[in-house]
Amino acid sequence: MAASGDGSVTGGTVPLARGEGLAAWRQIADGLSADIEAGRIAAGAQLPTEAALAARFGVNRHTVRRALAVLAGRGMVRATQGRGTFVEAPPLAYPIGRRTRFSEIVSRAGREAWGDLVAAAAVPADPGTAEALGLAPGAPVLELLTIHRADGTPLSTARTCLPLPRFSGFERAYAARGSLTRAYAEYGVGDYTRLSTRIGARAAAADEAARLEIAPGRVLIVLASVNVDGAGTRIQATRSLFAADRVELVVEG
Amino acid sequence: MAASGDGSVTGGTVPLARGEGLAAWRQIADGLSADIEAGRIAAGAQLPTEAALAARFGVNRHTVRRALAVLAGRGMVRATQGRGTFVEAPPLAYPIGRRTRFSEIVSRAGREAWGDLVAAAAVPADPGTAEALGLAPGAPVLELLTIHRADGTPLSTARTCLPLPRFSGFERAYAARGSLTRAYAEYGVGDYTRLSTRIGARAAAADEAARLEIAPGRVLIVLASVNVDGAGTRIQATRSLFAADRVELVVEG
DNA sequence: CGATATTTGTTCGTATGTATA
DNA sequence: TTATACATACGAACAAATATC
Repeated sequence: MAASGDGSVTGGTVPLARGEGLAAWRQIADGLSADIEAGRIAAGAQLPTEAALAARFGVNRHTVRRALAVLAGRGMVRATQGRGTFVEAPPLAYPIGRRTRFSEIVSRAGREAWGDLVAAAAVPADPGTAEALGLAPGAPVLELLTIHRADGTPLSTARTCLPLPRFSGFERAYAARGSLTRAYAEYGVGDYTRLSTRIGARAAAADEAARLEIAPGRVLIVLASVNVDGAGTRIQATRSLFAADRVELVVEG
Repeated sequence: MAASGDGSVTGGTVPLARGEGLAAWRQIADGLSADIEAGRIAAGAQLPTEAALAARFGVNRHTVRRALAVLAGRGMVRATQGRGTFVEAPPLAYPIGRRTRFSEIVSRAGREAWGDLVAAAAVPADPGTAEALGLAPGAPVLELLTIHRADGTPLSTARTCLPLPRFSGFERAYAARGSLTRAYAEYGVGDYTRLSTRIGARAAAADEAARLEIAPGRVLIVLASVNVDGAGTRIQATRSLFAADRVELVVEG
């Protein structure tokens, strides 16, 4: 049982206008969309099941599914097989400036931050990374592949390169601490600041989408940045991919 | 079959690996992609015809088309019926900071900047705009719809709101000058700076895609900003849509 | 742990209205 | 007018993932 606990969810009241040139799926999508944006359905809440919505609106389940697909396409809801359909949180405002700290930003928003280490390897620096870090092309760097979550939901995935041998073993520190800031502390880097930031956007490839738990083809914000330590030495080149549905960047003056 | 690999365009030499789990179209796409990114095929250059590429790789033209579709999907090439397939220009680096001037940025990149006025109207401010400009909701503002081009190619389209009556008639100044900076000069605004900037990304709707001359669904960078005049008064709220294929934002420190 | 119910995902098929050639 | 294509909507069944007991 359970399900549909929030009984009247869609405002209930408004019947569908059939045969007036407005498709049923569109009316349902607009109605749910308005309910979500007005906060009548809270972020994180579960929508009634497709069957329940179909019954409520007096349409076939297909019609409801079409409406939900529209909302999912806008990133407003997320459906999981076997679980249900849930309202996504509004985009998190993510300040980018000299001192950008994922964990600080997320916890200040009242959500729990954690970074997962997906893979780590010592590799020769590709030309772009080498230039960003001021190294000779092919110099050894530690490449980390990470996923950054707020309350368990992936906000971004990043590929970070650190110069070797200075940061050898860093991946273990990161895996244990779940935060760059805390891992840096183990390496004597008490402070680090952003040197440069480039921002682009594109559609997600299959593997990227999988890491971010979004549908392939949904849009990503691509953020390439270089960080320096307190002494001004370049210590980190990162390319972060943000799920554009879940994050909004804010440029600090 | 096979023996396909003498092609010169793709760095030559590498023949297709058939039957090894890597689809032919993917190998062709990857090869062309690498050639373009490495500059072995220059921006603006015309690719060989689909038929020529098919012959070179020893595959059917359909296979080449599939590979080219991938590149077009990434915005790396643009195919025009009857003309051919051309390599797109790399994204223009667009600095965003306190003093961001479209015309300066574009002309410094050696390209000709111009802004077209699409529409203008005096309207009551919607809540978001009113808050951004520090006005009462519903206060009169001048809404401008513009398209900004570099060498004729649209880079962005913007919806700009200016408070009335201070800027009444501004649309004529803008249409004549083709630049915000120059139009402001007529209104005694010698200097203006950016107060805040928010950055998101999403897919383009049909009308937006048409204004930017891109395919619907291609990705946009959405930039919402507020500008102030020399005295610190908020004078402009703008929502710019950049074609993500053509622009890369650079955050100035 | 296994068995069962719930819920979304997928694929058939069918019928109808609407816009276009 | 007819013919065609397309979007819309409904129905039934099954598959796959998840939750619960």
